[in-house]
Amino acid sequence: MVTTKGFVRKTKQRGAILRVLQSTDTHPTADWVYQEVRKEMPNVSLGTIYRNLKTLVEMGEVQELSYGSGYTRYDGKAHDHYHFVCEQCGRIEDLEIECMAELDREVAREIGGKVFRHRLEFYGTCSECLAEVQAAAREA
Amino acid sequence: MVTTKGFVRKTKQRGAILRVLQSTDTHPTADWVYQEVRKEMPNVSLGTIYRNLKTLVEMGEVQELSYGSGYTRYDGKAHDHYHFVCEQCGRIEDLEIECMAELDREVAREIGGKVFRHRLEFYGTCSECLAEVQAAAREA
DNA sequence: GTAAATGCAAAGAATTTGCTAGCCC
DNA sequence: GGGCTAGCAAATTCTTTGCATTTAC
Repeated sequence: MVTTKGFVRKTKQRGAILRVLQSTDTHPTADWVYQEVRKEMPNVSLGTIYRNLKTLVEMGEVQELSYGSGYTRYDGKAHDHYHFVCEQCGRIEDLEIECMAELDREVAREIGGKVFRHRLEFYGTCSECLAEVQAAAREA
Repeated sequence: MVTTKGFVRKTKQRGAILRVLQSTDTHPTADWVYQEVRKEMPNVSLGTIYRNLKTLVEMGEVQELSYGSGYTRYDGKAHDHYHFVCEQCGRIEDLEIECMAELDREVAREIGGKVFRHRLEFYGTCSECLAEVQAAAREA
């Protein structure tokens, strides 16, 4: 877990967690990952899930998405990409917009420090929820 | 607290909370706000702080910044702006980059829904922490 | 006067941590 | 074999909530 000294060992548990994360695009919570991993490894503990998620984030294999005061969510896609969050249903979608790496340099210049990455999220109403709202409006 | 029906009353507590938030640019946590408000109003309760922060966020007077698995932070600046987060010391700085409103439209087109706003955060090392790291490197 | 907001305290929920045993390198 | 990890459970920590009382309008 400490990456500066010592080394990180490969374990079945961490492998399973990463596999689960990479096989979905639903941006799951720690608990969802726990339930999934438990299917093939009934004895895993939630503590292990949390510890490994933290390690994976530190290793850069996984992105952490804290959204509001709810749960923390995780994203197994390592490449840079942005997200859209539907405020009605809570769904998180990946976006195709290309990463604006030049912004990092601009910000680095402004603050006089280093910038390693950025995170960009859009908030609104997804197409499905929009349809529901419009249907409800027509009825009224 | 419910903004759709009923009405929101003006209270000393909420006024104090908003004043505290607007008089700092440190993006404080709920607990910091609590400590500050308590200086002029020793009987406020943490519950009131949380309830009012939520109300202020709903009213759009305050921004909520959830960062990592730590505390939720609040920003009393209502106008759109972006943030830089130092991963060494945790400090959050406001940035001067202009808001890219056209991105919202682009994303709305991509997902077929509505986009109300976005949030953009940069992560890295601030100038002060960078200086410390470099000083340490020189010594070694 | 009445509904909304506060204070207080207790409950809740997510995440972390201490410890012993086990597994990876 | 040594030390990182897992498992288990207790502990922490941040946040929310119930209820009686107070307060704003």
